[in-house]
Amino acid sequence: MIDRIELINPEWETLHDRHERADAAANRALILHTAERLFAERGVASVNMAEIAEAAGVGKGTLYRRFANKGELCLSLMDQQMSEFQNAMLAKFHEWTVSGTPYLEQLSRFLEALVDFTELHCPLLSEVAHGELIHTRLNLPHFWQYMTVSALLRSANSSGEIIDDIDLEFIGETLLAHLQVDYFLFQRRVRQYSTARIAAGQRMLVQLIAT
Amino acid sequence: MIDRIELINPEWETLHDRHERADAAANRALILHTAERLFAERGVASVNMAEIAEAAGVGKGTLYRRFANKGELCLSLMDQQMSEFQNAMLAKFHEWTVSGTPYLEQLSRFLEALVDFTELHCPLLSEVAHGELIHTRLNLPHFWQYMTVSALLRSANSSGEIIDDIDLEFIGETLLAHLQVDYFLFQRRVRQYSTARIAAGQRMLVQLIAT
DNA sequence: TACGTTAGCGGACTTGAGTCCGTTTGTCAA
DNA sequence: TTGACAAACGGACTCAAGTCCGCTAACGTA
Repeated sequence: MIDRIELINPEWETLHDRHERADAAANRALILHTAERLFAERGVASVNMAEIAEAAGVGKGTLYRRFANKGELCLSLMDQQMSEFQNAMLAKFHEWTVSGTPYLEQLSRFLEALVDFTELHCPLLSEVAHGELIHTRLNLPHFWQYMTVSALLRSANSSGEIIDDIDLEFIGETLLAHLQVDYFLFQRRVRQYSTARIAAGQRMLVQLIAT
Repeated sequence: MIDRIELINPEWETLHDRHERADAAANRALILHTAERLFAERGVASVNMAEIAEAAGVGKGTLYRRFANKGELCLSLMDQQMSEFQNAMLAKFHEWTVSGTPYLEQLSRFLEALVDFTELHCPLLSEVAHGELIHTRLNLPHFWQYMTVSALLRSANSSGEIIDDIDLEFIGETLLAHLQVDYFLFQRRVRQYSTARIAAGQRMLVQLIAT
């Protein structure tokens, strides 16, 4: 069930890449490298689209043809690391399932890894979230996170690990709510929660629905 | 304990109002009424600050002197209704406590009311959230919501209504996470949850920590 | 009532996002 | 190889947010 998640990213990828002209592909790579460099030098937030275009030596129109907004650009920059994370998690799920680790425990570990992932990619994720306008179209990072959480919850439920009368979908959203970048940053910066505390909180929530 | 929440708003209010010149006060009222009318006519999102200034017959500088951004203006527009809501809830808390309603039950009811409040004021709350940049400075609506939830949780805990080893602060944030406008809109519009389902979900979460 | 102080006023200006459209160029078929 | 045409390019342009600063007028004091 969980192995199907792997398909999500590639499908989305080909949607954009089908039949891209050579110069276009070259520009895409050029823009990505340039953006990565500028972001590393001066931080994601303080680099604007015009600068990226100029530094890459392309027009703004070209930049926007490749990436509809800064969020999409940032998403592309995270793409590889996101795939690696996904694959690493899938491998672990397999391993854990084989060794009989309960699904809820797998869920807790997944969420723990996700907290670190979110912490690491905060600036990029923030741009993604603001660019995609979360409630307008669906947000890719959140989508695969939800698919995973949802699958684990359903597996756990089928295995009798979860108490009765639980709205699993709602609980899935609850668990991920803490990882929405803006809310995550609020917890980290304003509330001053450590990542460990957030991860522990998630684990506590998961324990609450365990039989 | 809970009755102190009432103080939050007035304090914040006087911070701005101390010694406001008569023409300034008149402009403030004029701007608020104009904005309210334009918002009602064409929706909050599609009215911009320049239009509000023009319609009110004041310069942009004046508008921005009164309200640092659209969010602050929207917050002012909600101010009265927010106070009324707060006062109504405080009255109910008193009544419920007198009649022996458990604090956790009060919490569930509060959250249920909050779901409706959020639904009703979505457009304004959305502007407030985007204007205040949630993780930069603290967000007023969220602040008093958290104070209330937090107070109820602590009261419930003191009364032995809550199981041991719970991170109450974290749970408080969890409960409110679903009410962050952007996430709320995501649940409503993308996930298509009804307000009833969200309220039921909150109630379920609260039940999970009950003894 | 006259005056000086200082908050308030207004609109031109800056900044950044994102669009438009005339020009250029890669690609594929003949 | 050539040529037509769709795709890609680039930068000027639009639109909205938010700032700046010289001018105006309210208010408190004498």
